[in-house]
Amino acid sequence: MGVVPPYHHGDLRRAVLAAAVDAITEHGPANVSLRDLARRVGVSHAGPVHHFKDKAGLLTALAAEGFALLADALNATRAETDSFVELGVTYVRFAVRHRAHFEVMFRPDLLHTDDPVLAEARDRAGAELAGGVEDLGEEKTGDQRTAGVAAWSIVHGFATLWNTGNLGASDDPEELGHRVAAMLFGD
Amino acid sequence: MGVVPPYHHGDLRRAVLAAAVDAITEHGPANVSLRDLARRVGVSHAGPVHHFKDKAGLLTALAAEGFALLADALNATRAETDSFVELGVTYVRFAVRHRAHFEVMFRPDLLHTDDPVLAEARDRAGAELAGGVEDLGEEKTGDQRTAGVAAWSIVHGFATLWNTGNLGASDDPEELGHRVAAMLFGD
DNA sequence: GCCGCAACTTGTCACCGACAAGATTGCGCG
DNA sequence: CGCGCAATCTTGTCGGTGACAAGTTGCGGC
Repeated sequence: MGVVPPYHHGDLRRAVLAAAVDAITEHGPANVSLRDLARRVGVSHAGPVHHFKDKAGLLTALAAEGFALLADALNATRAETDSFVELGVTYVRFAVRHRAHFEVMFRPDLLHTDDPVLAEARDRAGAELAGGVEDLGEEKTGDQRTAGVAAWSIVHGFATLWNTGNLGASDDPEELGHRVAAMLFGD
Repeated sequence: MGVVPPYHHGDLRRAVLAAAVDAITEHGPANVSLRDLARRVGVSHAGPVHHFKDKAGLLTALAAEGFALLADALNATRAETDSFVELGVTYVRFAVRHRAHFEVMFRPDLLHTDDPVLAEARDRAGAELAGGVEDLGEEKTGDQRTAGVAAWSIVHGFATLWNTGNLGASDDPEELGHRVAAMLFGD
């Protein structure tokens, strides 16, 4: 009885990623150490290295996981509405709820930016976003590429500013995010 | 002849800040070490500490310098035009040209966020931005606060995405930034 | 001209990332 | 059933780093 720790820890990779999420949420991505994660998970200091090769490797895996989650979330809301504003709210919601992932996804100096798994997930999220703009229709957007960049910019900027504490903590981010996104194309 | 290094290095503080800009531009803010900066400047490993107390202290000083530069730039363009789009382009231009400063200004995990010098510079930049939105007039913006957040979001998001390499390197950032900013309120 | 004090140096400690080499165990294959 | 192999994890170590403590140097004010 009682779960005997499945030897070799069983699922170290997952455990370390989860610990990294906690650590980043607490102290920010700059102040995470592999050794601390190993301690949190109850494993020797070199344990995590075997799964991620590198500190950057760990963060790259986290970032890829983040882009995959984001792509799924965007895809899901596109399935239930064609409102661009809702898509923007989904982006903001992701950034706020998965703050640790989000903070690592746009830090090339912390990642192996050419990792193929990362690239695949990133492209998938990008495609969902681009598809959402396409659905808006050209009469509302003018040039599609510019509109896509503008859309991404406004939701990304809002999410970043919110997460860095630059918008005050008083409001509900999703509600304010909704109003902000609505200013771009109307709703 | 030749300038004999003014003893005690003369102006270590400035020199270290300049070296930090170079180092961050080269390797990103995550991979900067005080000891490397000391070496670049030709000073013992503990030299910089005396001026900044901390690694975070150094980056805080850099961030404050960045906000001051940004506030000045915004102020200058507000003096010569009342176009909101131009103000946005100034924001983008600052982020691209002073990339090292910009990358550090929105990373609370690297800074002493309560530093009074930092706070003062940040507030000054914020006020310039808010003033620019105010100049737009209420009939164009609707709610001023929402409009201000939207304006900040779109230019900040664009600058961030550009600097992180997410928009492709093909275009001219100021030109594309202009078109993006123009989508918010028209020009 | 000397003295106090700020600017810098030297030395040290704990921690970290990376690497190498060894131990443990589950699993495939016979 | 059991043997050996490979993946997983551990132990040990190295150079580099941030923080701190204690000295040294020389500028500026009296």
